[in-house]
Amino acid sequence: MSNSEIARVLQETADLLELTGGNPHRARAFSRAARSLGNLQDSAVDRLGDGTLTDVSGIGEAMADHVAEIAGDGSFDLHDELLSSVPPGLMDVMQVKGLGTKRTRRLWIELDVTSLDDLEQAAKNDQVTTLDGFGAKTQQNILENVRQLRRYNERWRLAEAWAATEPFLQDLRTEGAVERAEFTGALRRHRETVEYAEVLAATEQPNAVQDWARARLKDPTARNSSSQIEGTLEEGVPVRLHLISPGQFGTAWWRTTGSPAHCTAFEDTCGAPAPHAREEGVFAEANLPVIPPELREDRGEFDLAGDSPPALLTQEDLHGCLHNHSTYSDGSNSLREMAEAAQDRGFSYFGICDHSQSLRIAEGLSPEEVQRQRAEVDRLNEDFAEKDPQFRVFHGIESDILRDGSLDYDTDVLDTFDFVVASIHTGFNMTEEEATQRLVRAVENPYTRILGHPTGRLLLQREGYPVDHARVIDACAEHGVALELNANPYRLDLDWRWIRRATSQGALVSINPDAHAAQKIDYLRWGVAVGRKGWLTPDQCLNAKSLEDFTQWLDEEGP
DNA sequence: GCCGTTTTCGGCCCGACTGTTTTCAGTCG
Repeated sequence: MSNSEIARVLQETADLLELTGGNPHRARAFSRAARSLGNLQDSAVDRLGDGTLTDVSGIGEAMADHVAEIAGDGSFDLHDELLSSVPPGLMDVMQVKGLGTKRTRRLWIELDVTSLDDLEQAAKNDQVTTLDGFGAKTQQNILENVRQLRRYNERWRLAEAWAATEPFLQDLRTEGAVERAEFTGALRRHRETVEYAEVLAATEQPNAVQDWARARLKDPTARNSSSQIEGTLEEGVPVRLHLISPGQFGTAWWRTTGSPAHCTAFEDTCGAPAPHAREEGVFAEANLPVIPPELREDRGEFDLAGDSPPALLTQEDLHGCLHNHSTYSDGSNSLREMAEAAQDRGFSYFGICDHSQSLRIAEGLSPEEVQRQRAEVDRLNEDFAEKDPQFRVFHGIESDILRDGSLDYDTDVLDTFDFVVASIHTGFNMTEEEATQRLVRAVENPYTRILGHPTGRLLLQREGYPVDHARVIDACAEHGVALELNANPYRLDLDWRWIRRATSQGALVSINPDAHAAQKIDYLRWGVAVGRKGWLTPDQCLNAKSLEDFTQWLDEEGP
């Protein structure tokens, strides 16, 4: 059982304790343990084995026992007891933005709200405002946020859908009746969120594959006679499996990959493609270069005509890994561990960008801590210079952009960093004009080198602040500031739809993992996936620069 | 339930923001 699965049970226990009126400090202990486990490098189960789990901060003897029990059978006594004492739908109610454990509990006890449907009905019937402390505005927000939650619940983040579907695809490939199987649909196009996963399999025996899928999926349903079967993976991700004879695989792969807009535009000019075994045949027949699947959105990919498509960025093109956190702020690995993890992955430079002083919750660095960290970066670089002169650590900071658009340190502190990533973390409730001005002012600051997660969105969790992307991008281009494409699968922000605007203006895009733990450096994969979707090429990507070129970029464009 | 200690209990991340109040509770990051 993975750390994150164990952490989920512990976090749910924390919520249940508060919902049922338990000791809030005890609840927080569960919450803290869950977070510790989520960020833990090595396997909690392994640590149970060698008795070192209690060395992890926030995990004592009792918590370690709970973890052992969860690792064994997926849950533990306290969790089961609490879960059976609340209505099953109540956990959904608590997912509504603005409803924490306290308000959810009152809605449950005082209005008998036990599901999203109940909540929506109570708000529509004007019952919510009858509770002390709940006004008209709160009731209105509840209605809107229930609708938003329902929309979110219908979709899956790219990385989650991919991870859930991959084992299914691997197993499918080992099936005797299957000649070939591939991802297709929105997943293959690297959409940031998808409604369902799609897989295409080539087979001469569709019925045998259907039987296999029926046994493998929850709630399987056949569609279009025997050419499609739908069902749900264990993780809850809906999957649609298309079956096609090997001779027609290529054309079917093209069509199921979509997007519908791409296929329609294709057929309007080139006609419907004949059956092909290989997808290349579809494009050859139309005298088109093979258009990479990520680009098939009818957003200019046909303008390529006879030209070969752009050589899109690959993970191998990345030489640097900028914007990472350490235990100096809210990361879970030391600066040295983080740098070494980057080195192990073959990067030639690493940027440490812990949080700045005003972000207290994330233990943002005081000017004194900045100085201390600078000294450690210098020591690390001396060490690396001996062992691996081709590797270097850069001292950066993720500086908060304050409400007025200024950065979070005086210039004498800002002067000591190798580079500054400027990001907004507070005060999201802005008009588009306010947000845009705040960002543009930060971009105009000569110390800013990268604009961090430009909209602050969390996919399927929170809309970002509204931003006039064009103005912000143009300001970045003008001031030599790179735009971050934050590779955290919950962010993928800059949105891919704006990447071509940025690159066409000459602004660089920096694909940053925003890693709060060593293994999360691997988030870069999703940043690359979405960067490709925005037509990003290596020369347009800041951290695809060599160590030498990156150093030069810092020197040339710096304050 | 964890942790640290002036060590076996007492306190527990902290400030901003929102919507409700009329001084604050709840939520969020």
